[in-house]
Amino acid sequence: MNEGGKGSERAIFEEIHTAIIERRLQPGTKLGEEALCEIYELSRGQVRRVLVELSHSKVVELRPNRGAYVAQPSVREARNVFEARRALEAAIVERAIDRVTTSTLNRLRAIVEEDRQALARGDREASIKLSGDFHLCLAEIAGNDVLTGFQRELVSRSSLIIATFGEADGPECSVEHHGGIIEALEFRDGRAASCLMEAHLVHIEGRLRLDVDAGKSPPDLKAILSRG
Amino acid sequence: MNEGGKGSERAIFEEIHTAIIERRLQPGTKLGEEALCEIYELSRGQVRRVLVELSHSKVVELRPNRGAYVAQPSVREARNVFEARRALEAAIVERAIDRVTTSTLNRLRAIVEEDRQALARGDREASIKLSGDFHLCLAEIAGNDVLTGFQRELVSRSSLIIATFGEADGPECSVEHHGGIIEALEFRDGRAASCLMEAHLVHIEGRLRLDVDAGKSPPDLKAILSRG
DNA sequence: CGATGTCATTTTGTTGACAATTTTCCGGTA
DNA sequence: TACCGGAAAATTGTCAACAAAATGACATCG
Repeated sequence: MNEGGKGSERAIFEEIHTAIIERRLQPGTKLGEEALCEIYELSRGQVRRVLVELSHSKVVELRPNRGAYVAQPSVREARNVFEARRALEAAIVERAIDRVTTSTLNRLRAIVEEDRQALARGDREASIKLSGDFHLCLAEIAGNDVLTGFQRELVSRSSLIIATFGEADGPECSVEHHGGIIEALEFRDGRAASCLMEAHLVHIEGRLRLDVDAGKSPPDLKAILSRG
Repeated sequence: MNEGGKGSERAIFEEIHTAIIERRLQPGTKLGEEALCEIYELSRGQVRRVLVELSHSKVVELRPNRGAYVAQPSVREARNVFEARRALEAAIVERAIDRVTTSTLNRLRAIVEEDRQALARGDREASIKLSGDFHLCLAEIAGNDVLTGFQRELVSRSSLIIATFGEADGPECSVEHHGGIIEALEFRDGRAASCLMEAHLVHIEGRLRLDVDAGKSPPDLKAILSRG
C-alpha cells in the first residue's frame, strides 16, 4: 500500500502528463503543490520534482514564485512545433520504411483499430491518446531512441496546441490518414508514405486557428482599448 | 559578492556544461555534490538541481544512490545521435537558406575565423566550442526555437561522443567544411549546402572508433586477461 | 464608485538536520 | 596472496521547519 513509494514518482508524472495530453487538464490550469500532495499522498519535495520533470517535457510552465501551470503555447510556438514535426516525421518515415516488419505493422494496425473503436463510441479522450501513440509507435519502428525522444516531445506539445487553438467540432480523420500511411509502409513505398504523412500534418495544422489576433490577450486588449 | 545568488545556478550549469563539452571533464568523471558545493559556494540543494538539469541535457548521467557522472555514450547512442543530426541539420540548412542575411552570414564567418585562430594557436578547447557554436548559429538562423533546442542537445552530445570514441590526433577540418557551407549559403545554393553538411557529418562520424569492441571495458579487460 | 495602500493568509522557495545507501578500510581465514 | 565478512566513513536521499514572496481582503482616500 505504499502510495508514496519510490517508483511512484514516475507514475504520477505519467498520470498528470496523460491528463494534460487528453485535455482533461486545460491549458492555463494551475497545479498547486499542496493540492497535488493531497491527491497523490506525496511529499512536497516529490511533487516539486515531478513538476520540474513536466516542465522539462514542455507541457507545464513553471513561473518563479508563482507556481506551476499547464502550458499555454503561443502561436509562434505552435508553428515551430509543426514545422519541426514535418521535418522529424519525414526522417522517421524514411527510416521506418526500411525496418518495418509484419509484427510492427500489426502493432500500428492495432492502435488504429483501437482509435476507430474509441471514436465510434464517442471516447474523444482515448482517441487523442491513441492518435499520438500511432506517431510514437512509428518513431519506435524507426529504431532510433534520439528521434523517438524528440517525437515524444513534439507529439505531446501538438496535443496541447490543438487543445489551445483547435476547433472542438469538425470530423476526425486521423484514422483514415493513419490507415493510408500503414498501407504505404506495407508496400514499402517511401515516397507515398512521406507524402501522406506530410499531408496529414499539414491538414492538422490547417485546422488550427493560428490567426495572431484570436488566441490570447486579456491584458493586451485593455492596453489596446486605452488608446482608442 | 554573491556567489551563491539566485541566477548563479544557471551560470554554474553553463560552466560545468562548457567544461564537459570542451572535454576538460572527461566521460565517466564523478561529480560529487560536496565537491561542487565547495567549488561554487552553493548549497547542496542548488547543486542537486544543477545536476538534474545537466542530466536532462544528456551530458551527465544520474545513477540513483551513486551520484552524478559525466555521461559515457554507448556505440549505439553515438550512431543514433549522428543519424538524428543528419536529419536535423538537413532540415535546418533547408530553412536557413531562405532566411540567411548578410548580417547572419557575417556572424557565421566570425565564428569560423575565431575557430581558425584558435586552431592556429593550438587552442583545441576553444576550437571544439566554436565548431559547436557554428552549428548552433546555423540553427538560430533557421529561426525555429524547437529545432534550435534539439540541435543544442545533439551538438553537446556529439562533443561527448567525439571525446569518447574520437582519435586525439589527425587533422582538424571543421574550418574548411564550415567555410564551404557558408559559401553555399551565400549563393543560396540549397542543394550544395545540404550535400556539404551531409558530407561534413559523415566525415566526422567516419573518424570515430565505433567498432563495438573498442569503446568501453575496464572491467571487461580484466575478464579477458584472466583467460590468457 | 474606483483607486490605492496595508495587513493577514496562502503558496512557493530554501536550508539544515536526519535517514538510508554505498564505498572504503581492515582484520581474519583458507 | 587472494578472498570474504563487517564495521566505519563518506555520500546520497528525504523531510520538516523556516524564510520569502504572492495573493486576497479590507479599509482609506480621492
